Amino acid sequence: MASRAKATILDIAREAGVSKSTVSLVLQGSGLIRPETALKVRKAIEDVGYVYNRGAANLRKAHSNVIGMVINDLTNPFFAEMAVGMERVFQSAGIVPFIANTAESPVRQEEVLKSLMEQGVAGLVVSPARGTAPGAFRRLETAGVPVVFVMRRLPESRIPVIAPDNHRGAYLATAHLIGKGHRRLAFFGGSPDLVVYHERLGGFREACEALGIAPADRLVFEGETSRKGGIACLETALAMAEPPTAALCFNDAVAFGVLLALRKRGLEPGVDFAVVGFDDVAEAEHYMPALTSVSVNTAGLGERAAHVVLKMIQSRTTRAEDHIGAVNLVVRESCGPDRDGTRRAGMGDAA
Amino acid sequence: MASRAKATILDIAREAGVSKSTVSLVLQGSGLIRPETALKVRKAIEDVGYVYNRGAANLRKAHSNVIGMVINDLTNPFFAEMAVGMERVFQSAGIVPFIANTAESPVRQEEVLKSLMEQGVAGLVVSPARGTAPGAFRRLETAGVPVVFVMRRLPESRIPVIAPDNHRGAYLATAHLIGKGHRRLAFFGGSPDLVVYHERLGGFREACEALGIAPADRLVFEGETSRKGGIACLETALAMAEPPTAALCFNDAVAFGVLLALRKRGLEPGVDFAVVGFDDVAEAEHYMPALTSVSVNTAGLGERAAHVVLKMIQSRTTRAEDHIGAVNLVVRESCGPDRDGTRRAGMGDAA
DNA sequence: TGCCTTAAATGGAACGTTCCAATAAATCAA
DNA sequence: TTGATTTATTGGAACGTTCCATTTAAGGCA
Repeated sequence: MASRAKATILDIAREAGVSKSTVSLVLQGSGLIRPETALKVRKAIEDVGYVYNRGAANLRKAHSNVIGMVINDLTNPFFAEMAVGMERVFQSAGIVPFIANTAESPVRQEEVLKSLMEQGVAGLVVSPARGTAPGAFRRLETAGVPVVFVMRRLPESRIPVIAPDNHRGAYLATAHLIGKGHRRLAFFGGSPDLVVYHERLGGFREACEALGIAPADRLVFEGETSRKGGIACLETALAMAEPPTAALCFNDAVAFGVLLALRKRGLEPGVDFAVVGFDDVAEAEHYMPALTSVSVNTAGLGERAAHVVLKMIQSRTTRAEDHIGAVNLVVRESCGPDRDGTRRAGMGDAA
Repeated sequence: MASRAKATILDIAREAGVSKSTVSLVLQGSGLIRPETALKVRKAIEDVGYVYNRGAANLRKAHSNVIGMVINDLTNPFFAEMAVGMERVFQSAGIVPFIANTAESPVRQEEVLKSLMEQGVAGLVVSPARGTAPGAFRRLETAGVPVVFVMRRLPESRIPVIAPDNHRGAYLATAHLIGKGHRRLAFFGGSPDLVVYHERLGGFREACEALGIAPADRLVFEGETSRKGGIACLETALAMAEPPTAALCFNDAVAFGVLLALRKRGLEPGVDFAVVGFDDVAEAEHYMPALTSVSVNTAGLGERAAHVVLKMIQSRTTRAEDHIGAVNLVVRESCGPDRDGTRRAGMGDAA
């Protein structure tokens, strides 16, 4: 069905009674063509149902204008928000980025990167999968493809990074908890294979140190960075002889899990146990109770990353400066209503 | 920095002391090559850091093995889940799909489709943007590119559709509400520019009809298909002289909004007002209260769609059968605990 | 009129692959 | 040995663009 053997630039040249070069010029919007000729050509394009073959074009000009966004987990609203931020700027630059999901698998990531390279991408914004090997991006580097990391970084790598100030965010959040009168604190979720983990945990520790929390009163529970992980962390924490009374969570997903688990145990979040999240995803504001969280300006960082890669492509360099985004703590309900050392007794501890 | 002027098949042919044809054969895993030769070639590839140019290859063989997934809203966890389902099957077919987001904008969608065509996609799975014009996919059709719609359909189109049985889902949910003793029902959220809306609303109406709810007692409130939309619907519904006591929501996002708004008003979801969602996103199970919702097997439909497009590509056809997926109601807490006509009075109507 | 300049359009080579037809080498049958 | 067959390898044309160097057409000026 439909016109077989897809039309080429030559077909439309014949149709319009001009040369293929003229058609090419029109396609590129060159001003050298007489307007009426251009019109004639455009009409022919329409009539024939011609579709431009970017592969053939790239063969000649090696200037692909395809940009890839490699995301570690599209299911996670946090990364989805970030992706949308990036898209916004690519769109206004007239570029359609291709998104690929690695589902947190380094193997899958390798496939994805390979495919993207074969496609001839002009640049890449990557949020690397957990457990990415140090050399995973060497291919890209030697090929001279601009790459920027966003949100996550690799242990040792020269690739520019756009990320929030995790250390400071964790510090702020921890200080808030301590200010609320908590003296035995936990850090919930995450694991050391993520650089971000060390940064956030570092901020937590430094705040404890600075504000007089004894090392024995800083509890860290590794776990999945998901709701499930949060539930698990809370369970094991509360099973301790002397459980913590508050937790800074690795991210909001963990925090939501904690909130859930508290409810399930008949405990009142914010009253019986304070929790603060990290990332401030859209849902945090609408949760019950609304989650106190460290806002990192997710979409903004995405936009920034997109801008950086665009600039790198334009100036044909593979280097750029890191960017550490400002963070701030947005206080909602999950750490209790007031800050007067005497924590309210829950109004009945039944559900 | 690094090896300039990227290597081609010829460079590696020279390096390995064979002809370009041999290299090409190796690249394609042809069995015609002596194993030792193949090895030599592969080593050269590694040494030189060669990257395959798929564009050049497609020029000759027109067999792109690129598949696109065009999603209307990646921020929506529902569509993200679906996308992940599709990815799973593409991955196991050795294909890296490119995902593109249209952000529910027909204009953006057009750009995306154009770009994908230029890239020479072999096939497309599309969840069309709301308000897509009837002719938006003509280009693809005349080009003979296999396309399948997933979740959403266009008013009149020959493109195969993979979607849940919306009508039946809505019927089931409505019947459940009526079984719980509700006699004045609302349908919350959505708008008529979506075919899905008509299907779900149709199921709602049919159930009301069949189970003896008078037309005057069926209230429909259009609104955004988001949390915000749900909040708005509830507000205007409760402002009525004789408000409904239960609502079927267009999707889970709307339902979450309703739950939220109820809480904010000091009403107990499930007790003072029953709500059932649609789609059964992962979060429904973990919400407070857990949301009763129509499960559509999101990821499964995604997988199905992926399979269909794969088969279409393989058999070079542009037609396939529609597939209507089974649905079922999963009952949780948001419609109250028991079904004995006498609805429990809330235990105190304060929050 | 003839010459110069500018504007518009064009032919051809090149890009990196695939695939066909052809060759070369090795094996086999007689 | 010769011819046929099989196994490995190879050169060349083609794919649909871009871009450079040219050509052609149209004015402008003396």
